[in-house]
Amino acid sequence: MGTPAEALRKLGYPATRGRGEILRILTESPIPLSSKEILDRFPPPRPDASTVYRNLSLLASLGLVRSVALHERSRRYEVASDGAHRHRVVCRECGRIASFEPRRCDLSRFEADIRSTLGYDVKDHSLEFFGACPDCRRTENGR
Amino acid sequence: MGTPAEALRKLGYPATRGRGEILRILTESPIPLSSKEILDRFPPPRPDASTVYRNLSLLASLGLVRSVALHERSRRYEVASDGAHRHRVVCRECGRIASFEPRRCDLSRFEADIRSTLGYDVKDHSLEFFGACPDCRRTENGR
DNA sequence: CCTCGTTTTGCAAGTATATTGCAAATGCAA
DNA sequence: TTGCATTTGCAATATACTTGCAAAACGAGG
Repeated sequence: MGTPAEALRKLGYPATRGRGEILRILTESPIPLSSKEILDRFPPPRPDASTVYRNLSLLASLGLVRSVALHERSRRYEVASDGAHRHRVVCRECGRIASFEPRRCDLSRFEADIRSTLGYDVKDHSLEFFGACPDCRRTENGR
Repeated sequence: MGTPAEALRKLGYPATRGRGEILRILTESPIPLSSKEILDRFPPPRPDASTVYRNLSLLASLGLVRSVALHERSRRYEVASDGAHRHRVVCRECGRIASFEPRRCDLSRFEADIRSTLGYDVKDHSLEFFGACPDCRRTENGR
């Protein structure tokens, strides 16, 4: 693999500043970010929000980033680095998100079932957990 | 368990027509519905959209319905019936959604890992698959 | 290094989804 | 049936995202 800029140019798209920054920002974040959060981390001069949206769509369609659906109003994005695959845990109280790489993520049994019963060819999945983060557990249990 | 109306009254909330219809509509649907889809299925007179949103929030906070996060712009909802637990498969091409009840859904290994490494107390999870539905597979493969 | 055609960006306007305040209508216990 | 708390409809507002268009940036070729 190469730098993000190389990856983009190889695919025939100019590596503009905005695209590079989005990839850098997402790479540096341990959790997926919303477009607003991405914008807030942009070093000045900040691009317009529409530019960020357009670039996120492009990068997603090229497979360089991936959108993550948590139970929120806005979408979040993370880098889709080479096979690495992540799951999320979201705190139902405070919304805190943690992201982790599964030790081994074998859902092939599900995928085989789905193919035979529903006929879908599964290419990807998304697994999120919801519960209480350490801080909120402490508060609500009273200990 | 009892009727939805009883469940609501037991929790101290009036069982209004809107609430009853929402629960009925969601119960009858094999896949989770958006607020707009719910509204469209309402027998006249249709309530205002804000009423549907308010009731969905209430029902969700009471645990009678549950929101499902697919990679879309709007939220979807399904009934949270007594332990029954569903997963979804979404077609990346046409958006078609299928829902199924897992034969056995053992993600306790994940949950134990999460508790020990991240400290979250997991109460729930959400697993979605993405791929190509039978129709779109046929079209894109050319056979 | 400069020129030129293509692609992207900023800006403004537009759309979809969701939330909120308030007065009128409804639910339901007595 | 009455009375009071709760909910509903309506209108306004907020938020997330999309789109059209002219100006600016990109980068290939000279």
